[in-house]
Amino acid sequence: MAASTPAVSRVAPRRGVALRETKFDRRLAKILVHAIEVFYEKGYEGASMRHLSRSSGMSLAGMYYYFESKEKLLYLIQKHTFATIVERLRERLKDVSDPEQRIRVFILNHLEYFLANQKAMKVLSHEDDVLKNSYGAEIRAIKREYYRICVELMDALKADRGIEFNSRIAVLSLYGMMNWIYTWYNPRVDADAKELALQMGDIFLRGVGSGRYGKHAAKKRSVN
Amino acid sequence: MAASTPAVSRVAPRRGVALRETKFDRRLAKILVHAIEVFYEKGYEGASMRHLSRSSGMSLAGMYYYFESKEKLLYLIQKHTFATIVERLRERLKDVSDPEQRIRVFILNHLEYFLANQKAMKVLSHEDDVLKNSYGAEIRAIKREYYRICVELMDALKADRGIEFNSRIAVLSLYGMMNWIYTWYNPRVDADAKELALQMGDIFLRGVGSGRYGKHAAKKRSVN
Amino acid sequence: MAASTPAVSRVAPRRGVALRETKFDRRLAKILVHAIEVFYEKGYEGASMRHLSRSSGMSLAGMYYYFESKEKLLYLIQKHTFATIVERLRERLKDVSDPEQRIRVFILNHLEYFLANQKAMKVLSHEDDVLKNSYGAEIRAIKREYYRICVELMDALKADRGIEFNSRIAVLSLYGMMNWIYTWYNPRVDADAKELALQMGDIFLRGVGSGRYGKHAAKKRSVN
Amino acid sequence: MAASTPAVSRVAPRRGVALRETKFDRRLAKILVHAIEVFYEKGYEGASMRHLSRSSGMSLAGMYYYFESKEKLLYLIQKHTFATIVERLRERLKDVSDPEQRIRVFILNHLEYFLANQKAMKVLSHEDDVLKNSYGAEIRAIKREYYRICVELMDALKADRGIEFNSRIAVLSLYGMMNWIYTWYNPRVDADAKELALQMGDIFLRGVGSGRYGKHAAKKRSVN
DNA sequence: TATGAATGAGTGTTCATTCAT
DNA sequence: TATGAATGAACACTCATTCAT
Repeated sequence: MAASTPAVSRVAPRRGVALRETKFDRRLAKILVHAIEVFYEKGYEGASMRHLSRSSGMSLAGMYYYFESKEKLLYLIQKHTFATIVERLRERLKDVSDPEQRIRVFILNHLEYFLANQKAMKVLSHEDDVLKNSYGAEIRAIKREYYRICVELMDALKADRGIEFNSRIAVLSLYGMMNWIYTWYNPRVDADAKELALQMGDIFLRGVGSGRYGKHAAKKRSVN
Repeated sequence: MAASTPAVSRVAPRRGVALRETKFDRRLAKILVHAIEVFYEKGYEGASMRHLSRSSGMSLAGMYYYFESKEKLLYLIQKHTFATIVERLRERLKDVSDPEQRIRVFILNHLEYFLANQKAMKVLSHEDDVLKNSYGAEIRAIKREYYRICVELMDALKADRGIEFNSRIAVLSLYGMMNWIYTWYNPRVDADAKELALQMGDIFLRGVGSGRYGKHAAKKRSVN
Repeated sequence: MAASTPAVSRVAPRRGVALRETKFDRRLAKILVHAIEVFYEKGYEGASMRHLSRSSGMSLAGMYYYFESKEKLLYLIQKHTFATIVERLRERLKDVSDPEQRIRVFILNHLEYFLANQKAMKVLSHEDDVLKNSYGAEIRAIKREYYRICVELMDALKADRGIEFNSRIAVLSLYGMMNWIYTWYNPRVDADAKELALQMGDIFLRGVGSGRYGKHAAKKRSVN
Repeated sequence: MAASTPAVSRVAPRRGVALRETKFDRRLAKILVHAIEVFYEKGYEGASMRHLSRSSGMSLAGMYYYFESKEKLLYLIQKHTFATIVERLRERLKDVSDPEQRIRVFILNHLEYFLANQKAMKVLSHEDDVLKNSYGAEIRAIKREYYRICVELMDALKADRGIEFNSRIAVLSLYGMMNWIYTWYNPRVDADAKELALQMGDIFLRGVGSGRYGKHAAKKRSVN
């Protein structure tokens, strides 16, 4: 899948050649793909530059021609992954106006990308807080943006249905549901992204669905 | 809180009498508390024995009198944390028979423990797959057990209500919702465990709540 | 010579035992002696911790038990060397009151120590500006102190003889004369410290010696 | 100043005509100027080819078109600097015959060049012993030559005045005085080359000036 | 019961240099 | 005439762990 091959912005100054993908870019992308694999397997801290170098078939020193540091490597992966998911979401959201459908689009987009790029997504989710300084700030900015979009989706739903719930908790719960996947998803036993999106969408949308508690409204809700 | 102080099983042969908590146990527990702090802050791979020794005030070599390895340290933390949460769940479940209430108990138990032991719970969740071999096997066994309990709770609910949904997805989604909180929970802005359990319980229970889709049943559920 | 064996203050916290020189101190001193040798031979930048470790017979990692960094190693050497030379100077100056004799004492003290500890003195002189931050500040403080002492000696001489010359240039010229010897001194062809001190003392003292230019006063001094 | 721009002998085979300064030479000279700056700032060992390339704006690989190695670069700098100072000295010495004046010319020449090319002169003085093999041998040859000239100047002075002193110590002391400048000279507080040459010339010439010890001859010279 | 002393293997990163183009 | 791409060796330093005491 093309989108999972990071077409990262160059690390070293280059003389342009605008549209054509350069050899440098291709090599860099290849390394990133291997790095995702290794980070996925061992975690960021657990993965050494030597592991990364071995896995990508490039010399240890050679890596540094493409990346100035291990941190930058993670940053590039996270940035590309996150930016892509947001970009695609925006694209898909354009065509849909119904508030509930928009949330379903959000869920489907997230899960489809997640399952198609499971490893990168684990690296994004799991190494959430390792990037510091400016790299970290940039990633956190995208994260905030993604969060904002989802909160707006929630607010629209609330307005549309005339219901009330805590958007923050709702959004964060939804994220949890979806992001946790990387800990359990097994393509041989679990449904595909579409079906999963349907099920999680049902749970979530029905869950926040109305101010009343439906037919079980009378039930005791709290546990002493 | 007593339960959050790990009364870990001994590591080295002991000459002590059975029931009395020995000095060894107390020191060991103290080290574990500090280790949780450091693992929480730096992650398992990022935390070095030197960090752990510094933080607990014990000499580097001294640590090895209490633990045979860094891995064992993580194992002890995860084992104790997980075992405690399961133990408490069983306790609480004894008094409740209504299927929905039992699930609410499950959620409350999880969240209460999670928030009261946030750091340990992050260490449990985040370092999910670092333990290999027998240590890992043991932790995975508890995990399976915890999972089984929750699946049974779901099955009981389905039987009771005469509804149908995928228990696996439901359980795992619920886990995701709950475990994800270590990435976002902020005691200054977010509600306490009880309230959170209520809200997540609502979302989840209402979400899986009925075979029908309530008043919005006619809505298009799938996204192209 | 005892004084050339650095009895450095400990690097790691120790429980005192005040007066007795500990095993730690002895090992540390031994390493310092080897380090001086290597720094002398290769320069600070050119000497690697591997060289130092090889030369002292201690494992690379072992070195870091005694010193927290290569910089600290240099600092310890420079501090001890410089502090000792100043200390000895003060001692010797106590017994002498005649201004000229005091300068001769200064020169002799410097040269004697220089030749007895030629390698350490080269490391002190040649690696003058590599230490930054607090280490460097401390060394520079001692240097300023040493300089001050010498300036005072000059001022006393001027007052005593009723002559005038630029103390700064005089002191710095004298330093140059003396410190430069590490570039050329050859014990097989050059005189010992006492004789050298006599000769340099003559050149210097006679050189600044009187306001008049002696019998050659009429000579043209400047070069177009 | 033309003379401070190293018109170095070419490194690579040239097809060019003899007398005209080629583009190659000019580029090479430009690199040398930048290299002096970097060696001055970081020292030879501390300066990397990357630093040098960055500072001169030429690609890392490009440097090797002009220089076959980092060592050669230092050699070129030292050779040119040293050769120029000797050449100029010879020039100036031609017009002067009085022994004392000749020494004053020597001092002035040295100091003027030193201060006008302070950075290059530090690189010459400070990296005195890093060049090995044939490069080093060549530099050492010039050094010996320069030393010989100065010794001859001293011998002429001794013959002229009928005095006796150790020429070796005298020359080397004079060198020390002068070369040490790079460690302390501050153009904002210190006099210019002419004045400095006067003062150092006075100290030195008066210092070696006569077999007798002038009016203080009776003074005790040695320090026990 | 605990630690000072020590280490081999590994960390991320930079080095001077090469070579095809 | 110059450089992009690449590398083996080295860099300072930290790792988890051991063992005599």
